[in-house]
Amino acid sequence: MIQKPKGTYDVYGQNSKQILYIEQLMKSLMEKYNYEYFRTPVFENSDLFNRAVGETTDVVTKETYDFLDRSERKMTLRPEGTAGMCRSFVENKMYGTYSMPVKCWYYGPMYRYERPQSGRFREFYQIGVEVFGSDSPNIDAEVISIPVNFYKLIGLKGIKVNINTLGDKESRENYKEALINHFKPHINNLCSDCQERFLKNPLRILDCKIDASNEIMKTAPKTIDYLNQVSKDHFTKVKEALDALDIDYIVNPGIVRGLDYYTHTVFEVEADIKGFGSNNVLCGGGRYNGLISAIGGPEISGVGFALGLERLLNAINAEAIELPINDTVNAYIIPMSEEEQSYAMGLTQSLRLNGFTVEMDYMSRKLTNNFKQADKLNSEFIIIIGEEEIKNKTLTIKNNKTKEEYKIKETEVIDFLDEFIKGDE
RNA sequence: GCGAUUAUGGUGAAGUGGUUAACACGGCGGAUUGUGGUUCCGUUACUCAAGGGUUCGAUUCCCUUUAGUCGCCCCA
Repeated sequence: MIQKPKGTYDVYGQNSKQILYIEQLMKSLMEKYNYEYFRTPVFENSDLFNRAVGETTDVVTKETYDFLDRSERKMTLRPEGTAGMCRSFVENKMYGTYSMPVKCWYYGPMYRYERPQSGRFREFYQIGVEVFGSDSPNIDAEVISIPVNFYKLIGLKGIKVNINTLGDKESRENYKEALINHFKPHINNLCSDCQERFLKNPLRILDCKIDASNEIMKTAPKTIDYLNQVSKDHFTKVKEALDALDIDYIVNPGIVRGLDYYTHTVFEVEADIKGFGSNNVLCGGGRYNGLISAIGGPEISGVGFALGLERLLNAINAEAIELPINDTVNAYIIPMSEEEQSYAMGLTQSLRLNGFTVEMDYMSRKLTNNFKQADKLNSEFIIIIGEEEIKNKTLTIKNNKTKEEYKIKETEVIDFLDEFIKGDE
């Protein structure tokens, strides 16, 4: 028996219905925000991720799926969406052909070679948004508002928005240096993970859970003190814009994000749900003003976020939210015997093409079992086709809710169903 | 990359070093050859993740592999 690769999953059943609903909801929300759907390849040249995500990050150093194609080109399955979107923006010279800002969204699978656990897979889906070419703090706020409103539309209650700023490049470097100076004398008092972080990414020490209560943490320099005026102003305006949008948030200096490209605003949306697992960050993002130029484009800024589909589904299920999923079939058609199957198929097709959701019996079930089947499918109507019906060009149609049965002319069936089903809505 | 834990049919599961691997649900068939969702009956695992070892004998004990679940790290 060949099994699916570790950390992947098949979609079917209830899960599949939820996913289709979420996709459709995001699509319609993005239409309203006027974001354009982009699709970029699932694999890219490895160099793109090395440069965009950062050569020292865990994501690039130990989590990518790399391969050589048949011409020995180094390829990587994308571990995140932003790099590809930026590449596309630059390669297609959208800074010349589109008017700014360029607002776009994407949806698709991402790949990271990690140990699977709750809310984490090796192939996972992200929905994300990028906005290129605007430095406006209002755009930061708009980007933050998208997942917030999306979760609201879905009906999630326990969500929490954390924001922070890393400042521009200059502020970020100054701060990093201050942190290093602060922790250096105490490095041996920190947990082993933090000692590792000290070398690789000192900013991450701030969100350590083990050392959280350590005095050294409490006295650590705050980003806010190392911001230059430009960075301060930007952050202030982002917060004002969030207030204007009526979005609740918490300024959390521990939010530093793991990918190298972030500058200024960074944010995470958490599932603040009882009994939810440890991978409770549903969405993360921020501004990345140096990224476009780093991959060979002009000095153009960007802001974006990505949300994890699997974690969203976890949250939906943890809160026991019933998505409005249509689980019914308009009509179930029962041919009494093999003789009537082809007639039934014709009728089934014609009803489907007229906009109804229709299923029929292909299994030559006994009538009894067919009625059971109709219930299982939540069929609103049952249409029985026998010798007599075909001879008289009439249909026996039963309303499965009221149990009333009608004999109607076959030419009238569409009007008949229309009346009932549209009246329902 | 590190650690914990699990692996029995379509599903949920019980069980034992040794003749037929419980039970429940579901599926299919019948009682009922054109009107059901109740009930009753029948049927549904030559096999206990895969491979190896110990043993007279293993689904049960040991090892390896694969996969699931959960945690660390990291991230969405």
